[in-house]
Amino acid sequence: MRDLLCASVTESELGKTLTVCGWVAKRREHGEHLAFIDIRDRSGVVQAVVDGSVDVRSEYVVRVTGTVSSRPAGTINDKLATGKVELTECTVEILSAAEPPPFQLDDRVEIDEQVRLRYRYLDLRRDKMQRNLRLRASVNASLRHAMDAQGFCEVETPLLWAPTPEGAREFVVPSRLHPGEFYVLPQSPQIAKQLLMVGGFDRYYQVARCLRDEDLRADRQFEFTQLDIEASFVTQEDIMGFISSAVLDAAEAATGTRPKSIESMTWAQALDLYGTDKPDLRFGMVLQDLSAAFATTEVKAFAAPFVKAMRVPGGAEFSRSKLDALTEQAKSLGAKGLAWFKITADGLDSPLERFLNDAEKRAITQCDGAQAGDLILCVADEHVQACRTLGALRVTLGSPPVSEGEPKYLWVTEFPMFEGVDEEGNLQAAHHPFTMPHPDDLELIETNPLKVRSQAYDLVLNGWELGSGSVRIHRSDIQARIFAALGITDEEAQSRFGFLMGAFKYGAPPHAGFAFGIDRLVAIFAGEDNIREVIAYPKTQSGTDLMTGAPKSITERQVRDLRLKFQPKV
RNA sequence: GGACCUGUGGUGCAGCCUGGAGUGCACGCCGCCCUGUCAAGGCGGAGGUCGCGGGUUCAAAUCCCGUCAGGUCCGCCA
Repeated sequence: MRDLLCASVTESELGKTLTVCGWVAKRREHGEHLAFIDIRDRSGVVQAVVDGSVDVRSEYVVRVTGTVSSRPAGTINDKLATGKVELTECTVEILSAAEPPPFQLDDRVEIDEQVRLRYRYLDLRRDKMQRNLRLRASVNASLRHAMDAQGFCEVETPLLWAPTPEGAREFVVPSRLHPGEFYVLPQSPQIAKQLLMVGGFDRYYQVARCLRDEDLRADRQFEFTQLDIEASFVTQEDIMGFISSAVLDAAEAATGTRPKSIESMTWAQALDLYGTDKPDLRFGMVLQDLSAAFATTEVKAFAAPFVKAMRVPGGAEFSRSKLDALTEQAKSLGAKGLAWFKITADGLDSPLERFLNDAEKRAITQCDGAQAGDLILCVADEHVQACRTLGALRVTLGSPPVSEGEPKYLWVTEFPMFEGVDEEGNLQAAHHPFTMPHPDDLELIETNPLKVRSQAYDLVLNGWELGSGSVRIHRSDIQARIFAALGITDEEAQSRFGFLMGAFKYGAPPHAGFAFGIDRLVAIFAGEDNIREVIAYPKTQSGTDLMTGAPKSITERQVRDLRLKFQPKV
């Protein structure tokens, strides 16, 4: 139907009579005897010259045959890849007429996302969406290639799976053949891939769709895609190596440059220095520890086990209302308050200044090499609370757009095994209950569980958590101790994970794995701070699809077949 | 469950604070003119439930309350 893509109509084709197909991007008529039509396809735009008028409008689908000719002197368009040539003596066949689109497909104005999502099929015609989705395809291809090259076998796992209530809320699918019983859509193929290890597929991977019925965010959709891997007879370092290789390959394919390295730090270091388990290393504002200087303080606001501080360069200019807003944010994060000190040429400017002794003033003034014009923020509290509060303020005050600057990849290792307790007073697994504790901390499981480190690790890019993984427990004695620590009884473990526990009786190899979000990775490569920009048909924040209208009610017949009954809305 | 921001011809905005006739800008659309444009140009024109409902007022796009939709965030996301 066509000879080549629009963008391929270049000087190398001069003199040939060729056919292109595409959409009318723009029409410029000069009376009865001359008209220019820009034809657009996925590759770009080429100009067709028509002698005489032609009845095409924007977004008509046309098939144009013409002779590739040099443009006359003075009419070359440097802004166009095909700007030195044009198609002349054209015949234009209208393949499909089109109504004027509800919004312009050029990028002259930013279109409200609500409108874009309603007419996503038109939005996808835009150059940016074409680039983003093609970028995503090339990232997928290079990830698959990297895993294949490392000896991994791609295996598909079921979307209809058994409920294993734990962690994220699951999407539920009613069974027609077994009324009253349900499948769930997998939050991840976690158990399926561990069973593949028992099954002898010692290096598995999958570009896996995962589904979680949790509230949406800029970096979270109901359904998202992970590169999911699992391998047997490997260490944590092996897994990190496999993933690093795949991610760096993808980065090179996507951006043209291979990142030099992936840094690494422990979870404890990340918390202490950045106040988060997903630090953005593209900027400083590293947290300082002033606990020693305030150990014997008489100032009530600083009477706490830890005093953490952060220097905000140039922050002395902040208005009182901005400082009040930061204080509000700190309180909403659970801190008792926020102390601020403006560093001026004359000393400290702060409501607390007159309560501090000289040593304390010195500690503030010299904090992180402070200079006149800077602001020092302090939070005094328990260690985790103080760090997390300042870490959040650090992001608020310092973080650049997610794709700006040189990307900073980071491995965060040695996550704690447990974090906090649930309503019933049981410990909560920080990663999941199959995570292997750090070998040095096994004795602490029963005595001091919150101090137990795990062999779990996260990959972070520019302050976004890309993914996480762990070495799994393959020994039933250790698994039993972890279930006990989590308050999971034998019966519960049996009913929830019985098939996994059963499988492990028949020779489970030591294994470990990882999974990371491809949507997030591609978004950062694409320079987008929202993953919806790299997903063809995303949902809104309230989980609706503005194009299809989903979710919608189903027919009476379907309700009957499934034998469903609805509770009235309260 | 909660906080904040947004909603005005097809699209993007201004108008709202400080109430006074649907007022304005840009793009698009329709018609006419135009033989080298490419953000084409010139002339003319059509197009509005100011998201929706209620309240205050002589008078509401504007102030107040509620509600719906979209967004950002907190909670949530083993």
